[in-house]
Amino acid sequence: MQKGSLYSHIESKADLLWEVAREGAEAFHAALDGVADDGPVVERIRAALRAHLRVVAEQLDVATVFIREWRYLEGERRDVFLAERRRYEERFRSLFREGRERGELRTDLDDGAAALVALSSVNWAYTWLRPGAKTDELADRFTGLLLDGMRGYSSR
Amino acid sequence: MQKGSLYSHIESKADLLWEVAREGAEAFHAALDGVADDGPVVERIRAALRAHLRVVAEQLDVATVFIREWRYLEGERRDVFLAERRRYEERFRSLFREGRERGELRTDLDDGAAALVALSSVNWAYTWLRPGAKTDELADRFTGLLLDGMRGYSSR
DNA sequence: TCCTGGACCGAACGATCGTTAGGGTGATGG
DNA sequence: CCATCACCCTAACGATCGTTCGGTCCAGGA
Repeated sequence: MQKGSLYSHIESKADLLWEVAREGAEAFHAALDGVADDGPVVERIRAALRAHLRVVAEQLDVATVFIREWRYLEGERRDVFLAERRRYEERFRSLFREGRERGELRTDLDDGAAALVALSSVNWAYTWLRPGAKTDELADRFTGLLLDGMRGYSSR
Repeated sequence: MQKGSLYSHIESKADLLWEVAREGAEAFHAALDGVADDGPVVERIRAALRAHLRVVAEQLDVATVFIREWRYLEGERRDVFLAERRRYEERFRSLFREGRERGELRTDLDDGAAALVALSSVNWAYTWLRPGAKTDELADRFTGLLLDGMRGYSSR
């Protein structure tokens, strides 16, 4: 297809970015929806990281916009997108909060930092992940490290 | 300054990118050089994360290239840069390896994953960090979380 | 059968980008 | 006092980008 032909499908480049950004938000939220909302928090965290990395690996185009290119959205669209993005992060955070409140995670856990580090790991993975990588195993390595830490042994 | 005037200082845009990329590598390696090479590994990890985040906050331009824009380097320069970058990551990894070997960290620690998650946190921070943030405190929150994990309590 | 509408092409537009060339300024040192 | 040099400007170039427009091709419905 020639570049001009694209314009029988879209109105403008900005519109296209907006569409893909919404697709991205939808994909990541849908992936999180697939995570059970009961059962051991630890397993739900593992499932959430797996789900996120799976979207990155299987829908690289929309993931690119959701993770990086959204910054070029303008005006109200930017705000709407950012709200959707913050909601996504909040869903992760509430996972950690729930784990703390239930006593399945440390009672002094900083759930904000926890969500930040977890999402940093999977978002940064976007940077270097090669198509065809075993994302579930990678997610599990992240989960293991984040849960039990590097020092000493857990009280599991 | 007008865009044309720039060319009395540089040869080409690619040359400028290459210069800044090297400055970036130098800045991050120099920051790591400031971390003691003996003493408790835990404290050295904390210092390394602090050092990295400090470069991000105080030299945002070179950090941008070191973290993100290096991908537009071409040919041999790209290879040279990538070697320097891998060496940087390796310096982090060897910190964790040493901690494991000395028994200051878990003996079953996956030091590759540990370095990856630690660097993911600070590199992703580049994305959202606002100038004027308290980077040392942020680095310490990362350190605490990574060392002790989210589950149970450390054997500290 | 013809008509319509959608998908794509080809060519062109204005704007921006990386770069070059030529010229002007002002401080410095012989 | 003048030559030099670093530094910056203005103007223009070719290339690329986002977009428009007129036209061609083809499938489906009337």
